[in-house]
Amino acid sequence: MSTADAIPTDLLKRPKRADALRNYEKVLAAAREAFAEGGEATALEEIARRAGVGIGTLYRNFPNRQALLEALYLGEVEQLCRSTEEFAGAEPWEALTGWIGRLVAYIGTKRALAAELMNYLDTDAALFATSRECLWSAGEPLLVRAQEAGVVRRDITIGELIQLVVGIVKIATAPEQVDRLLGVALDGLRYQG
Amino acid sequence: MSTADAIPTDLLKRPKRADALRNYEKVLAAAREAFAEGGEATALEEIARRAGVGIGTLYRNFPNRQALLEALYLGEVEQLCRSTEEFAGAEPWEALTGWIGRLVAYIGTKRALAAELMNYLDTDAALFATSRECLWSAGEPLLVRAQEAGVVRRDITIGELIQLVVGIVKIATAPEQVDRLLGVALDGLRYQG
DNA sequence: GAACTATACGGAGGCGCCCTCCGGTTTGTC
DNA sequence: GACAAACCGGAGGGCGCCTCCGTATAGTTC
Repeated sequence: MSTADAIPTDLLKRPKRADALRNYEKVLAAAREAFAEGGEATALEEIARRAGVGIGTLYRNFPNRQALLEALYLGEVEQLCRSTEEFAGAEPWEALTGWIGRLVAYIGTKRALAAELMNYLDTDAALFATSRECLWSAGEPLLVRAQEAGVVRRDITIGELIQLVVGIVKIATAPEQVDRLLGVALDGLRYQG
Repeated sequence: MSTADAIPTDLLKRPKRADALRNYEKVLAAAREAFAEGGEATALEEIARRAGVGIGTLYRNFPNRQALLEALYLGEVEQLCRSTEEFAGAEPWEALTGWIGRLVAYIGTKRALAAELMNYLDTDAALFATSRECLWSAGEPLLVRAQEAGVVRRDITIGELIQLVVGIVKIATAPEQVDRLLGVALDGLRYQG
């Protein structure tokens, strides 16, 4: 607080100790693994055990269950955002739908994690705001390009589009359903001049 | 099991005692109220307290947290299904979208409850199967009528349509967004011959 | 490399919630 | 009114979340 905000962070807090950083990574890896295997209800003490650290160490890095889930979630969202670069060379429609495909795949694998996080939706606006902004600014150029090329209706925003996709994927129970529902929704997306 | 299935249930198990039934209703009402107010993480002991019964009574009626959530959920889904009758007289497209409007409203109020139940999705196929079937058989006539009237594309099933709607509503953060996203999706739904 | 300090470690333990169990109470029946 | 079946309430065991603090280690300085 106060004046601290103006000081460059690398002068403010010196880097973490080497062992601390190692443990941080170990916990994150163990959590990713454990949540994938045993569902997101896995006890944090189990995760600490897997990571080979004490429960105290886990809590020092992630002050509560939610913080741990957030760290996993946000890390993977950022990776997804960076993937737009891969579609820079494609046609506007293919670039947009290609990236949406990535989004779909990501959500599919993280359905459990995301469901758990939804429980915190109200108390955790910051995380969702961050990841939303990350996704929006990543996806917007793709959408705008498709709209300027005249292949996508202009009265939809990237935010709405992403929510549409997320909603469809999250609720579907089978992969084929995702494809079909998405097909319907994307038909509605096409430019209808 | 065995031969019991063939015997009318009212001969099989005599009705609950009057006090037991009263308590059942009291718990259900208290749960509905408590979940609406304090989120679905409310302690079951708090609900028992609100209902004015012992925790043991709560657990006799609902062997675990999930069962209580299910009872709430299923009861309201059934009510939603019965509401199709109201649209019997409307035009095919209006009847379909009108009922979808009901569905939207229902999901909106129950978002927290549904999110909690999603956590049990894998272990609780039966409930979802039941409520899905209930919704499907309620909504299908509306969809078929619209399709036969030529106003809705024929390559979509009621199950897909409902999942589309549920997905959109569950993920949206503001009521206006629901309307817009739903508008896009319903455009994709219209007959495009 | 020894001494020193900030930083980090681990796990015992407090707390609250989930659920079970059973002695006591109430309801419905004869 | 008496009896059995059904039901009640809440004490208590178990477990997971999180805190706290005595101990250990990394990094620094000489």
